Amino acid sequence: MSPRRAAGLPDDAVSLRDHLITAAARLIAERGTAGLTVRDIAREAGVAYGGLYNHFQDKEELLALALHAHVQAVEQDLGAPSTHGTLAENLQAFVWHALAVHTAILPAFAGLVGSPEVLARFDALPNPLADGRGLHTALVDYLETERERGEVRPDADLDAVATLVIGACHDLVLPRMYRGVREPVEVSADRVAALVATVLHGISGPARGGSPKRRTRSR
Amino acid sequence: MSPRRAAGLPDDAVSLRDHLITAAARLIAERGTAGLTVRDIAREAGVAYGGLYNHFQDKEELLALALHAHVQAVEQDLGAPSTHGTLAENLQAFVWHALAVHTAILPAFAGLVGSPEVLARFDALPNPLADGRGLHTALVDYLETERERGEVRPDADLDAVATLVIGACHDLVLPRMYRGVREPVEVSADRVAALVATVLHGISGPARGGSPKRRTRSR
DNA sequence: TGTACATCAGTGAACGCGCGTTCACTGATGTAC
DNA sequence: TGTACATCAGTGAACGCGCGTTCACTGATGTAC
Repeated sequence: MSPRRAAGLPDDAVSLRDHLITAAARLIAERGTAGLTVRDIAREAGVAYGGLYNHFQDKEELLALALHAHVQAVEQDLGAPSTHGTLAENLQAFVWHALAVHTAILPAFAGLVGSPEVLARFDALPNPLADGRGLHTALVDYLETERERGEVRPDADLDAVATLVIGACHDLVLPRMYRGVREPVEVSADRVAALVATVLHGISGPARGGSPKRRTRSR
Repeated sequence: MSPRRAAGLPDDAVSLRDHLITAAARLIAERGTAGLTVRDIAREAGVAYGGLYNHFQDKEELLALALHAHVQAVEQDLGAPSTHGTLAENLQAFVWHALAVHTAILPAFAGLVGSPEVLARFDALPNPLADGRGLHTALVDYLETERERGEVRPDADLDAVATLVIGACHDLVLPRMYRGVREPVEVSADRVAALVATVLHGISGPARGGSPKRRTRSR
């Protein structure tokens, strides 16, 4: 059935196709997608680059699959954030989780802004995060359970909370990306706690509930 | 003094250098930085591409300056968000402002992930947003004035608020970028209001201030 | 079991292309007389 | 004022390079006898 085996293919590898996807995902994890070439991927896999086209229509198909594999690998390494503590503890755990996910994933996506074809193919694959739900929906679902327990106010807008919390993670990760820094994000536990506390308790005050008066135009 | 004038240089243009920066910034506004070539820029400026190197050390210097000009132009077009309404109104105005800024700016930065040299040169220039402060500091400064007025609780973490609010704007804009969509973000006024209301009043409840009990491990 | 052959995934030199950059040349302007 | 010349930014053909992709060739494996 198989007339020849790739020289660099490990004995435990099932197929060259999967081996190439794994190798590409590993490179994406290390360097992102920007400047990634088919020769780089083949070298990482220990395999000739021409054979790539026996298994993928083009580079873009391989990249989309490798991106998917990378995101899956990131989540597998991290595990799901805990939901067994208090609401505040669980939200903090979610923030740490989302920070790690975005740190690992953003450089991969950002490098593909000029290749909408890859992103479109990735979009056609199932969402690899949180059992296909994605982080946003996963957080909304969790908050729903907390609302049923009475820990969250009935009139709270859970979608807004998810946007704020996940967005904050983006905001903490993005500036590093702008500067090309690849070290892990350094965020203090105090800062994470402050984010969660702000979402939980708000900042309005001290005249809680009083109708704020529109001030006259200054300057 | 000037031995020859570029054929396509408009009569009102001060220098070819500025003309090239403006043309590049215009292209960045239209298509982002991904796939932008020196020939594209010269064509947009109506000028030969070789002369570019009489005015810039290399493509990267021109891109960094054009990126800066683009960000400045975006802010100039938008104007500063109003601070003359209520706290909630002003925060909503800020969200609209940040959404517009990020929509216009993110594709430009994302396309440069593979060119840290350009980002480093951009970083060396003064921050073009909010009089050199950047959006984050501008929001913190504004919240400081509201805290002095008593509209914001004394113990509020203003840095956390800014991270949440600006982050939410990132979160609303980023997914479009992932998919290569270039149309303006469509966010409803209700959604913006919900974001601001969440930050202002929090979601914890209804047992306000009660110590939440750690629940026993489920599942 | 041993041998000759057919198969087809693997291989990498080679191709075509577009990029950033160079550089010999052009020609409008300022200057000398 | 008119003319010859020097200057140097502007011009774009050409260069070198690296990319994605192709394709004639290789060679390990399965099969026929």
